[in-house]
Amino acid sequence: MKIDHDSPADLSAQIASAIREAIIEGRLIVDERLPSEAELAEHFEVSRPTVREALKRLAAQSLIRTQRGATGGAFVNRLSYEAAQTQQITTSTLLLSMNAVSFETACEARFSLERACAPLSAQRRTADHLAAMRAEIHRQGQPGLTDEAFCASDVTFHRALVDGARNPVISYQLAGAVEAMQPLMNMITFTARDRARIIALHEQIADALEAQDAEATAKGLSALETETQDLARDVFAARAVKG
Amino acid sequence: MKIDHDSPADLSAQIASAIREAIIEGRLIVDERLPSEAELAEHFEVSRPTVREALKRLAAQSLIRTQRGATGGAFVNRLSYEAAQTQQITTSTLLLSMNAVSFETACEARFSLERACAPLSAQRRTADHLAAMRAEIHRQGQPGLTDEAFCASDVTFHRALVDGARNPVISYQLAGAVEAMQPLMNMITFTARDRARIIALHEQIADALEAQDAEATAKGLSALETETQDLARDVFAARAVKG
DNA sequence: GCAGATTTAATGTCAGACAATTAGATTTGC
DNA sequence: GCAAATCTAATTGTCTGACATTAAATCTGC
Repeated sequence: MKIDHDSPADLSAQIASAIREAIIEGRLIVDERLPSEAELAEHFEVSRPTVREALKRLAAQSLIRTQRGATGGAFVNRLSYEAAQTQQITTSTLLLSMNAVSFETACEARFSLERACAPLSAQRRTADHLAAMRAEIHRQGQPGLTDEAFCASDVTFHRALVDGARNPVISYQLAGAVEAMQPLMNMITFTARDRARIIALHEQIADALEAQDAEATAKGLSALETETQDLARDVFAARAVKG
Repeated sequence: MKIDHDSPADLSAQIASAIREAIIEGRLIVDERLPSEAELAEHFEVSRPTVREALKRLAAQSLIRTQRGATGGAFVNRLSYEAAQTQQITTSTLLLSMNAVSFETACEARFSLERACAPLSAQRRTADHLAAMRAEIHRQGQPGLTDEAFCASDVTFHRALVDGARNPVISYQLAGAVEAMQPLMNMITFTARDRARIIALHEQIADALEAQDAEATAKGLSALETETQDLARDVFAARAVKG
């Protein structure tokens, strides 16, 4: 593992890449302890602060964790589904907001991918998943619920649907698609009538899952997509008129 | 934007979080220049190395970039689809390898999500997407192709299929699911007969897309999933017997 | 033996310095 | 006057050396 001191690239970036490669290729395994900062500094022939910057880069990606104390040091992290999801949600959210992705495009992506879960979720969902969905439907019907809370409940409902597929890889991949929509949804004001229509479709979807009817689930999701797209179109059109 | 000097958490982690929040909430916008390291150090009442560690954390997530020189500094990055995809592929790959995700689970996730693209891709794919897929099919038929190259070509084929949906959000979300399978596929040895069957299914899928037949595309993908799962089962069973 | 004090090895933080880079201002040559 | 060369200032990149903090291991007294 060597770096190029004459390269124009930052030494800390090079060191981070070298260690990252070692982790990805399995030369460093989970829970293995890296050499101490002083030893790494000596190995790469750089100062300790430079090594530290490299380690912080890796820590930001959850590739390593550090512990202080006598037996401390930097250890290769087991990348958990939870940590990966958190990162993915942050990245997806930023990607959508910074690239001015249209509501239409994001919505299409989200519902397309969610429909992919319908067959699995209809087959495998547990009573717990159904109960979680019913609970969110109930919450969504509460009067006085803010638009933001309504959207948050919507996200929870859909994540329960996705988790119903009981495939952690799918749950991970879809976390970004579902959660990143929330800021976009938050731009919409929901009238009581809008909410009623959405809740009715949520009920339809929950019923279909309870009956383990994959086709009806997919249909419900498609209807919800159409409803959401129409709603957004109206809201944005009204806003454009107002100025 | 303040931090807690008495918190047990690293100061550099706190500073990174504070700036990250500011970016996510839009208080710092794309291409905006952050204060210089010296100014940040003064503001947060920490030393420059500590600020630098925080900035390197953000740089590792592609949230900022730094420039040297008179008008240099740290700038908020526009998170590009490309950078986001690269990160997602790294994370997905590590997630699968470190958590010993079964071939079955990963394969199910990948094909479920890919089937979600079938309707859109059948409708919108361009001649370019078809050409890319045909080219990969041709490559896959070449004698003397290593297993690794065969798998890489497989990934390219499927990414062309996904890109055919012409929805960048979908392409981004699925990049991880498709690419992260490659290391798992690389564990399989493909006989000539295996390859022939896979190529035939690829042709079937390409034909369906050319005919803009969504249902046939989905069917082709399902058949390919079954084929892949069977193949993997055989390989792993044979390996288990051998020891 | 065991509780508490001590040692030790590691990360976390700091201060100050110098090197390298780059844009812009200034000077110089004609 | 204008273009090229030079200087200047601002900023990041890196280094050195030190001290603070943490936590496990070891020693000590009883």
